Amino acid sequence: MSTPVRVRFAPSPTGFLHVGGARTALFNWLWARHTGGTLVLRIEDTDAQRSTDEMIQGILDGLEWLGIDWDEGPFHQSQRGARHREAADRLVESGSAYPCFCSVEMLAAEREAAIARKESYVYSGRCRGLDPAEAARRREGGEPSTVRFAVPAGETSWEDVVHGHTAFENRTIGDFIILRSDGAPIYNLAVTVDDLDMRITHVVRGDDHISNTPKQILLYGALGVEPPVFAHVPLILGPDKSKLSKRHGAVAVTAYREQGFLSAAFVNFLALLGWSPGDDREVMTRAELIEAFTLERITGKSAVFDVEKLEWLNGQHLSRLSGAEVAAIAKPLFVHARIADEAELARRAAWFEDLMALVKTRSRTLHDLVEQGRPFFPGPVEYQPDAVEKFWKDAALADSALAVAEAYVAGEEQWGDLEAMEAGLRALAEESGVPAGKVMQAMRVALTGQRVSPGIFETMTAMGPDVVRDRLAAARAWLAGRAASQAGA
RNA sequence: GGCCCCAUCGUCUAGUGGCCUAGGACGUAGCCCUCUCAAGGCUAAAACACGGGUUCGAAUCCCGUUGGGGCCA
Repeated sequence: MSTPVRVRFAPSPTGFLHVGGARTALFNWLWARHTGGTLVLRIEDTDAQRSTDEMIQGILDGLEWLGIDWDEGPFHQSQRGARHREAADRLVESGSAYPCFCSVEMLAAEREAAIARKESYVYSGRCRGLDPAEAARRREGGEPSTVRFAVPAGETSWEDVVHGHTAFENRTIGDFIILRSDGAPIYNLAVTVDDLDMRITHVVRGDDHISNTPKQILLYGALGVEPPVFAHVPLILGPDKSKLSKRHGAVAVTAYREQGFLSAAFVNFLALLGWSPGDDREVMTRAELIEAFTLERITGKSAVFDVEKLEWLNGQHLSRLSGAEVAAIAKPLFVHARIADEAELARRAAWFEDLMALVKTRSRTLHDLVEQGRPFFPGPVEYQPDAVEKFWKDAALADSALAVAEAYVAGEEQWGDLEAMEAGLRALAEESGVPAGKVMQAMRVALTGQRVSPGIFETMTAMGPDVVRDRLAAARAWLAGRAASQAGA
């Protein structure tokens, strides 16, 4: 290994970290951590008026949720204007750049003429031939001017880690502006100077920057430095295959936190979008991703964001966590949903952990955890219509099943021994002539109000005899009322 | 419109000239397990965009077409 890896993530402060930016950040982070290198965070806030602290904070919140940390920065591009202008001056002195006095009107006319000729427009280079002394005089005289880079003839190319050999003919580029008439640096100059000053070795960024790359390489050359290695990662697409954006719904990564996704699962999912470890592994921890990640294995093809796969991955990550780990994550959600308060959850901590262990395998998001866990807390149960329809369709039959259940509960002495409980209930059901399955299903609705729950004996054990008795009684009362109204109708 | 990128199941991907009657995963369908639903196990349907080359041999290399996307305008 020669020089240590230095990469950067350079978002513009848009108020939130979007999915595409998150993946770019992730790839940079993974590469830095994989190589033991350095990740620099740089805020590209050249659009100073829109770069408020809140806008920047939104980006940082997203990175924090993903667990992406950085080693240097955040640096602010807006504060580096002096460095950018200095570089521009140097380029003018060395003859690589020149002042341009062309007015907006003149340029518009050039452009229209080009369009009329059905040619692509590039700046004609009219001011390139100006005598430097005269140009200096005009500038001092207060004539407005920009600074343009003098693009040499030829071709600019690089070996992109993702795309391989990539080349642009210089004549398609045209002498581009590097300094606005107000002295503000243009993006390509700022980026190049910053990356150079920060000694970035690998530029890992979105595909949408490919067309900026030859300009930056030209700038590196004129500034007398070797350009870094470039890796242009393909974009993330919406289901309609266009660049993922607001109209596809949630683009801010924190929206996925709100939707009940685990940070580790989201990171795993993002990593698999445009990258794969090369074997069949899919469910991977952060540590495994760091270990396996290389830039060479990034695909050149853009990927569609598939929420269903994200949900599956989240379920996988959830299942792999212990009850205690899930409990720690789920606790605030139960409090927020007003199912229980902090004190109660603290008092019943072991019980809550067992409960989370019970519901985690049938949950995909954290919200599923809440909905499945809800009935295990004391209080009235709401009978879901679909559950009633499926298991209590005939009120009289349901009631007789619940009568068996009540008799069983009254006589059960081996509470907590799942096998013994099941044996007991089956024996009693057979005596009563009601199929055991019917009893269990009717009980499920009585106890949870839902058609889906953990095994009925686990459910009973988690609830405890008192809650179970109360709920069976309440259910029979409810069914009696329903039977009466059914008879009336 | 110009320039550039991309092209394997619906989706994410493996595949770097013979191991490919193209592998895995999500999703879908079916079966098993079963007190429900998941999880888990098994099975199925499902792809190399098209046309030319190069080669003994092409998903893999080259050219073109088509399609998708990005940037600039």
